[in-house]
Amino acid sequence: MPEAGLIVQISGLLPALSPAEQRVARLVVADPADAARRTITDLATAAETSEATVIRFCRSVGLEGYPQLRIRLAAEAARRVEPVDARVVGGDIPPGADFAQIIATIAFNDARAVEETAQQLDPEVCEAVVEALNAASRIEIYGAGASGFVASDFQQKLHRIGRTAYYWPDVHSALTSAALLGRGDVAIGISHTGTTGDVLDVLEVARSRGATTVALTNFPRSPIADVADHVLTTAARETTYRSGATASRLAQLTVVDCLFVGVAARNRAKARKALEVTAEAVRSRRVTRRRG
Amino acid sequence: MPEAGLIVQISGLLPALSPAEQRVARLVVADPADAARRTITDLATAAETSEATVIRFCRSVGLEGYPQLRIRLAAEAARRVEPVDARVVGGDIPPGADFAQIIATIAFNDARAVEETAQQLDPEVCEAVVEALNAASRIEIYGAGASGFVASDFQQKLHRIGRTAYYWPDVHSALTSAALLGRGDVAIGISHTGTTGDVLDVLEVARSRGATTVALTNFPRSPIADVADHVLTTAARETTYRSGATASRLAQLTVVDCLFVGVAARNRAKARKALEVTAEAVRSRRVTRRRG
DNA sequence: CCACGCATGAAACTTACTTTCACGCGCCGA
DNA sequence: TCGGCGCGTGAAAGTAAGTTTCATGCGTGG
Repeated sequence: MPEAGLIVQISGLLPALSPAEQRVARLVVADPADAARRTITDLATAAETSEATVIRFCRSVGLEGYPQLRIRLAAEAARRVEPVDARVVGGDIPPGADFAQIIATIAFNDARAVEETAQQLDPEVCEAVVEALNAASRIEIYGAGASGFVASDFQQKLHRIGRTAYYWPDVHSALTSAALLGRGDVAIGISHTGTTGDVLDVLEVARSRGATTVALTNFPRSPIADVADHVLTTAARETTYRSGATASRLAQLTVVDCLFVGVAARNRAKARKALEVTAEAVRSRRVTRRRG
Repeated sequence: MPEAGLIVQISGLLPALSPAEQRVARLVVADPADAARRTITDLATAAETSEATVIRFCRSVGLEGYPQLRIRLAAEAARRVEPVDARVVGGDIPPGADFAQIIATIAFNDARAVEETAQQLDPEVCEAVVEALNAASRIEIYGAGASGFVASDFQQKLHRIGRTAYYWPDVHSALTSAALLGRGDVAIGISHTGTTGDVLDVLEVARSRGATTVALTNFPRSPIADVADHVLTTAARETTYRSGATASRLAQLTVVDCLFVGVAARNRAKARKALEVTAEAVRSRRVTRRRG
């Protein structure tokens, strides 16, 4: 399990690192294979810092020392070659890209985000969250902007299998509702950056009421972690141009889905029944053949 | 060229090596990953020889020194590991599944849906749609239930880069608005099954007004195709249990993202500017450090 | 039986990595 | 505004890893 996604892990930790360490991190992420070839002095020079900082960086990402970093980087770099045409991959969309390229690039990034998220997702934390969700008499989910879609999606899913779940698009309603939570209830905050003030506020209120708080973010060391009992992380390295952060959204949805399945699995019969009933409810709105 | 098959090369050279070097070689070939983890002294001891011999071995196989060997070994070892555990994959979640299994299964399905969608997505249709979107003075997007999230997401994206786009959660508003479309405008209907009555109705109205209609569905031969000028398909094979159809949602989002990038790419400067402006607008809501 | 060459490990040496420590900068409280 | 406190940082000292050198010993051919 400590094998998974070092590069991804580094990108996630990046904002939490000190400036000098960030310079090192960026070099490493930009070209892992190259970094693996360099000696510590060499890398330090390239990052315009001292060897000491490079070692600190290694420790920051949970490694013993520099040789370990080199080896892990070499391994990762080797793994990540192949499937797709590397020219397009792992970066911004080049200006002259034709549509086939665009599709390949986006799909690659998206699929990667999903896979890497799964790799680094901690099953034990998931289990704890599912446990809490199962025990909760009320579940509240918060998310602003793009993360709001995910929050809403989760709410809908839980509702469909008969759990009491709310999503409040608006901060004031959210705060009011959070204030009414109690011990045993669960509040989930979704924020890609982990710095969305509104979401933090709501989680804080929920926590003060004794509710179990859960954060879903790309950056495990961001402020949202401080107000959460459980932190679940996604692993999306967004490219600059890709506005809406679709990759991160997909990663979030994947995590939400895992939680959902976990909850549903606790009571398969009941959940299955509920799903069938709700599916039946919309069936009348389906058309089976073309109309005149 | 010198990259390929170090292990293989070593096995080939093995008979030509001196006895002590052969002991080293055998250890290395037997478990490259393990060897990569060892220090030179460590490996020498394991091979019952001296460090000097290990170095000689490195030179014998054409490498500069021991660190290079370690790195190459780590890279090779990584390459030969199978990506995913195939046992869990490709089906419903088994009843006794533990969380790691659940995660692996879901992520695999999700990633697969994204990749396969990309594979079968027709770049020419995409291009045509993008063309239409660019030319449109107004864009309307429809989707019910889960597909509504995707529709809403698309609307938000287009809006962010300054295109006039609407999403109507409610059928009546949608019908009214569709009736006001004209030639050159674009109406997009999103429906996983392709049988969602409401969405069909709206597309039909839009089409009758002369608007270009686009369908996004998993089933190219479903009723929605009959009311659409362009059909874009996702490729999600849902497993039965997986309610909310997350995989299909991810596939839809991926397609939407491709279209979005296509539209944005037509006018990079303007789009980038718009994205920056909108990002700036929410910046004040970000917190950078933990609060008391 | 000696001499030569080759494989080998011990030890010297060099380089790479790691730790320690002190400086300086920014932030908080007075 | 000032003092001090803590953190990030690099210089330098210290340690460990890797590399070279060299002497030994063994086998082989003269």
